[in-house]
Amino acid sequence: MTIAAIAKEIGLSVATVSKVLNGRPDVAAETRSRVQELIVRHGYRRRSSPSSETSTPVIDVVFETFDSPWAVEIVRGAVAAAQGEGLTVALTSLEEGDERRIWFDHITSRGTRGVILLLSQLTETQRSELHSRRLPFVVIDPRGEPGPHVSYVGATNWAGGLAATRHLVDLGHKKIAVIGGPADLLCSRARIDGYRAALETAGIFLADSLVVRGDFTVVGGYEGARALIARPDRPTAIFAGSDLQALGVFKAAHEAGLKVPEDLSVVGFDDLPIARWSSPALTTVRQPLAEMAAVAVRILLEVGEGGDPTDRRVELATDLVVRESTAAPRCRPSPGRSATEVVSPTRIAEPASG
Amino acid sequence: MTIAAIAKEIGLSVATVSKVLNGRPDVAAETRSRVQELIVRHGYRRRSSPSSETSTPVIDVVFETFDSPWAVEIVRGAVAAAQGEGLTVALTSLEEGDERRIWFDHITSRGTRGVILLLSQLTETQRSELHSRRLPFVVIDPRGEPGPHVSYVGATNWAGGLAATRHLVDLGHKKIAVIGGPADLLCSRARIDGYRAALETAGIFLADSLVVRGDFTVVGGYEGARALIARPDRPTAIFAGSDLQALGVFKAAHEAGLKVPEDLSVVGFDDLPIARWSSPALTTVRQPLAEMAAVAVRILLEVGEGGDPTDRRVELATDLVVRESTAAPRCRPSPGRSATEVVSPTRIAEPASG
DNA sequence: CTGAAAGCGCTTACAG
DNA sequence: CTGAAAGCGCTTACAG
Repeated sequence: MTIAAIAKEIGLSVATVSKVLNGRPDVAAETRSRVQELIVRHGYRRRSSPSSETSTPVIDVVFETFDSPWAVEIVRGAVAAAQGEGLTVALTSLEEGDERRIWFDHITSRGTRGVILLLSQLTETQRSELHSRRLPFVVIDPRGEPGPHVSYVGATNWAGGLAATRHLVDLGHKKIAVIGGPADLLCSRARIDGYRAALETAGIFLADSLVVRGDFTVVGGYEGARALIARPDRPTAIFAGSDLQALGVFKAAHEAGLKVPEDLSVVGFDDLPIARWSSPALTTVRQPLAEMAAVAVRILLEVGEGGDPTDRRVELATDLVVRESTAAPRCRPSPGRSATEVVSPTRIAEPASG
Repeated sequence: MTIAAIAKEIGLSVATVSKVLNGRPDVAAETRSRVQELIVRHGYRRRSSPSSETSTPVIDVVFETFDSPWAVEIVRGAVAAAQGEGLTVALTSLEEGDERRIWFDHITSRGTRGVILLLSQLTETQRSELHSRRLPFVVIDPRGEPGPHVSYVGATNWAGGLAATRHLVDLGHKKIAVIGGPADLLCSRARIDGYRAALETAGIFLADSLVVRGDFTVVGGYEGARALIARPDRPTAIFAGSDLQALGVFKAAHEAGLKVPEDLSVVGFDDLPIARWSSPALTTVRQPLAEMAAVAVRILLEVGEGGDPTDRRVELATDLVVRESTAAPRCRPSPGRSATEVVSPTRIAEPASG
């Protein structure tokens, strides 16, 4: 696609098309939009020279916030995977107010090879623009139900929630609470459903009041736990929904004078680096964040080389990692089990350093 | 700088220079090297079109490892600052084995506006190449003594080490240990020197055996603390050198059955997000990592616009943030002080969320 | 191994 | 508001 080809197709001069591309004001509004439409449809990109790109190719990672170690782990994985393929990772944060409209132009102007979106909810327009420009993109942990033609990468959140809760059930807990994440997050809902399924399977009554809503941050976990701990029939175990929320639960327990795991068992979700180093070390569900990013990079490359851009959906397996934050409830002893033993579904080897 | 200008200066045709740039084989070795020399000296970059770059400009952040939240905070700050200026941040990790030689070519080929190096130690060659290509660069927390013409951004590490240690002295501690970082890190050495200065000022004997070497990771802090705790005359307070090392100290204390701060006071350095959320919350020295990154971005832009590229050296102020991990030693009570009060040098307001 | 010439993709001052 | 024409920075097939 060259400017000349577009000009010919639309019956205009090369000069006029060039003006539209460069945002000059002296073009009739109608002409401009007709040209723009063609540009988008053909996925036109400025050819800096006859030969194909000499510069290092770039893929973009677009995230809403860098606050959480969750995003950090994904970015780290993406950098590692991309670098292995000779690609550079460019970062775009949606935190800054009005960037929501701008990132798209920036990315497309840079001649990106593909876009990885974290937790994002694409508008219909953005989706079709990405498609029409032939720009490969993948969503990691989509915010809402992804459209039918959107590739995404996630983890087995439901199975993870199930494993976490079953672990608590197996230890003998009956009053097990959960602190969920944002309601619109697919992965958050799946974890809670896993929790529900585990309780139902165990024949434990599912009290709605034991399901608390958080936001996946430490503060969210802290506040959720405070509410739960204040209840007269306070739970003996909390599935915290995320590692950050688990840290908040630790904090609330600490303040209330409750010892973990003696007075309160806590399970996280993610297995961030902190999980191993909190005191006590956190029992959690490991999500292979770096691998998820690597898979996303691979999808981008495959699609870039002509693979089918639609319907690539991957969920990577989660594993329960048992550390020190879970134990049998105090009043009802259950068969002893070493606190650092790794149980189902998978046995995880824990390297000493991190 | 255009191909034509170079050709004229060296007395060759435009075609020949073009061939060198594109790595064609049909050029005499001597001709090639003469041209290459000029290219480097003039910092030639392919102009993709008559008008200056239409695509979103990029700055590069090059780091050794993304493991530590320290690097993450800097990257986050750089993304925020860069985006405010309409720039995109590209990430290059030096973790991957042989990338050390490659990153340089990648970066320069991409037409970067500037490079931010974290903790890096540039070789003399790299330094002069960056200079000769007119590529602005800044080092954040340089590994060794930076050369005389290298811009860098850091924090007042010495003052921070001093404030941390004086805080412990003020609480009544006499046996204060320190866990340092890697010996070749300027910032690490400055922190330990600040510690020494505080003890000397207080007239406390400086036992060399209380100075332990770490590596700024959780494991380093854990091992250092284990060694210190095992001593017959174990210290009543540890200045952990970094927040991550402080978490390791917490862990070691927890395992040894020591309570923080009752049995052992701990001070960190960095004020990473975890510091507020550990149990107990960590007293630490705040380093303004995001601002450091913002300053680095600003330097890059100023130099890019013709500012003097040399001798820009900035050290931003650190602040002691007192939380719950420090208290007077058990045996020797000292004047009471609220554990969450913020003391010298600066009073810090602590927002509730994070 | 070198370079004159043709050509490509693009932009812009300017005439209409 | 449009486009013919000049021009820019670059590459490449080809003659020497």
